[in-house]
Amino acid sequence: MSGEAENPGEIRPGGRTARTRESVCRSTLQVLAESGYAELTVERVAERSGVHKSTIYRRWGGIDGLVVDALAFAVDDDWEPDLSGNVEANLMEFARMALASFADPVYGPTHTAVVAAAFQSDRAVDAVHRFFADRFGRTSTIITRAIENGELPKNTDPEAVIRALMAPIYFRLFISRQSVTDVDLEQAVQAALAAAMAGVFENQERR
Amino acid sequence: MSGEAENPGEIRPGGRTARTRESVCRSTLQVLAESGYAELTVERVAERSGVHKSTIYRRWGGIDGLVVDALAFAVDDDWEPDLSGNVEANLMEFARMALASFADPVYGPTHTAVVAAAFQSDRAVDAVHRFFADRFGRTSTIITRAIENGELPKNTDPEAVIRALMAPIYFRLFISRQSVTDVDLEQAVQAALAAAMAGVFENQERR
DNA sequence: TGCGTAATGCGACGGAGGTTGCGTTTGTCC
DNA sequence: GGACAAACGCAACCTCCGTCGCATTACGCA
Repeated sequence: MSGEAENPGEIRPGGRTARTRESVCRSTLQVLAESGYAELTVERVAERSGVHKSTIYRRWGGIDGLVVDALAFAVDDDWEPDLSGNVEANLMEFARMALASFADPVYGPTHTAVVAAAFQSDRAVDAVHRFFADRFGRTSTIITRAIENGELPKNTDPEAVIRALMAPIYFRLFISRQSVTDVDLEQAVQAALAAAMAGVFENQERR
Repeated sequence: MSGEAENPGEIRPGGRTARTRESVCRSTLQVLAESGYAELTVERVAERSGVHKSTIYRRWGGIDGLVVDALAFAVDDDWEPDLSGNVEANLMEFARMALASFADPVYGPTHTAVVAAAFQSDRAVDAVHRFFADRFGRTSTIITRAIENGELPKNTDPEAVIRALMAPIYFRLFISRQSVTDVDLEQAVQAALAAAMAGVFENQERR
């Protein structure tokens, strides 16, 4: 039940293996887009992809593995934040982008599925960790740039600001289950900036 | 599959019905405390409670119904926030209390289960709505008191402040899956207060 | 081109989840 | 206390999830 092929003597990343992975991942994304995580089942992916059920269980170990790999398959690797404005504008742009990504018919359900799967699967938790480490890493340039420009205090922890910005959005989306309006985004940006400028996120010994 | 007894002509809240509900809810809480939401299954609750499987399916409709009712069964109805200090102290006290509740061996897993169930069940979503409406309602007195004392701007939206305080905590617990330290709590309190004092949460037309 | 083996296909199986019909118990009301 | 109906117990049943052993395919390499 822990899964992921037992790292056999040899690995064959060759043609067929790559084809089945692509087919399975595409089908997973399709099912997620159409019906959501609750309806996602291995057999359904097997049917649609033309890959046999047992193959999926062997290579991916279960639904959680499918979701994790589908996210890795769908993620955009070369994304960078827009730095053309001041901090506020750049953060607002990023917040809008993040919210829009959840509305995307493919990426939205997929990201949601990973968050949901993390409640039951350690592998999904790892995937979530990697995801946010990546997100925080990329977006931190918005903050470091702002520090250079004197818009924010020196020693401001970039990750803390981004987290303060994203937390209310994720909270409404996945916890309290309220709708997220543009006003909410503005409020989140203003709140994060106000706290940052007040020095709340200055590095003391935060890791 | 939608569940909840079809509202028959008559309802009997009498002795036996109440007993079975108590037994089932207690068993649900026990299983959640011991094994968590991932291991929670109707049959296991049926075994432990001595109530038959079919009865549970009929009255509760499924696992989501069990979780929702168990939360309602376990919730402390007469809780009120501590108002003995200034805003900062009161908020910090509340934040500590909230975090501690997640560490509680019974209440923690139960609340987590409801949040998890909300990813798949509309009934769980309703329960989450009710829960936060209640939480926001009770804790808003901390903010209104602070406004009266001149610690926060007039027209500050209490719910917005509480949400700004709670969001980072929930985010770390359930989304990014990072540990929550006392330093994080302080940072959350400071950030929410800084934003509130800067007027970010002043009522314009926020519902 | 041919060999060895990883990767996949295939079907069958055990088991758990969930539903249904029917008989029995137990509130509730007269 | 007796009758009616709701709530429950019981057992059978069906579907679906996940696993396993074995046959087949097609990479990788000589």
